[in-house]
Amino acid sequence: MSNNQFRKGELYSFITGKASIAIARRLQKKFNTAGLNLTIEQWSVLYHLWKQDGISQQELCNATFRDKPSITRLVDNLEKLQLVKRVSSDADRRMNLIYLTRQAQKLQEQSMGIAEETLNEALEGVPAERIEICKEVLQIVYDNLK
Amino acid sequence: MSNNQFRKGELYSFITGKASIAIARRLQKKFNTAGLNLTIEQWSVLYHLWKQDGISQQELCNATFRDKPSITRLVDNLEKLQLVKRVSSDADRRMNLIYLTRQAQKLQEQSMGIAEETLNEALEGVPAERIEICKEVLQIVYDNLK
DNA sequence: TTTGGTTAGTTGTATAAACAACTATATGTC
DNA sequence: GACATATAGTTGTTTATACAACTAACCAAA
Repeated sequence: MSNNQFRKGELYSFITGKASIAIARRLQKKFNTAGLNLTIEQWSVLYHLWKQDGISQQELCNATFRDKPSITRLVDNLEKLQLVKRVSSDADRRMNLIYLTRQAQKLQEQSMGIAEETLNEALEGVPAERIEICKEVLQIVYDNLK
Repeated sequence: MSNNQFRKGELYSFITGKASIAIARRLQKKFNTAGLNLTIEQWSVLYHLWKQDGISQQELCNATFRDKPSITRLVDNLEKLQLVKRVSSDADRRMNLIYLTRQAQKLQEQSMGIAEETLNEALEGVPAERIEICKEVLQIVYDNLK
């Protein structure tokens, strides 16, 4: 069954992820305004470390859907900002375990608050059950393609 | 009304646009496999020129949600690939009008077919009315933030 | 213990995005 | 017409992504 649900302009929006780009831009602006010297991509790495500290770069790749070079460089930059530290694993010396610094721990609450605020602005006026359906559809899309 | 519809992991997916990244990657792979030497970003510019040829770089900015430097460089690269030509406007000599070459015109049918195919794969198993709701929610998100 | 394959991470290169600063042209007002 | 201001596009810089090629460490089988 081919489902040609998309008129041309809508096809374009879906492929380009217009909505998520708008969310990311708004979040970045809020970070800047708040004086958080952090890119969204860097934040997304910290996000997973706040959930579980001391995971490997490979685990960060899986969690953030990025390839290894991308994580290498994001960790490079986070290290320069003194927000994380690479510690090579005793158990497997190929692995780097990535640990948050004190400074990064302090950023969690504020930045997560800003992220929630941004999502609330994005979804203002959308009934909960429609948000739920949207989330489910996007999850299926991801599962279909992964 | 604050709508905290998001458990943490879902917040992350929404912000990062996991689904649209997956769509873009799949589309890029299909382009590569088909021997189309084209990035998704370049395709997105051609997309608007296929709808209307000879528009200005500024109009391309508005259509693609990119800033002026981004379009300058995308047009640079498309010109190197001999897919578009800059023609400075007679009416307003500040403006470049961007025209498709023969070669670019030939790419329309094939690449649009691949894009539709990709979306059909992405949305496989999702009922039409749920797709409709999802599109509407994403449009509201965009309108809320723009 | 050696060999061969796998996994973790890095480096090189090309493309792209965001922001700031810039040039050139146009336009509206006096 | 001259000046201030706005608009179209370019260039420089930093950050990020994707892919390929690479090194180092691990592991399993002979």
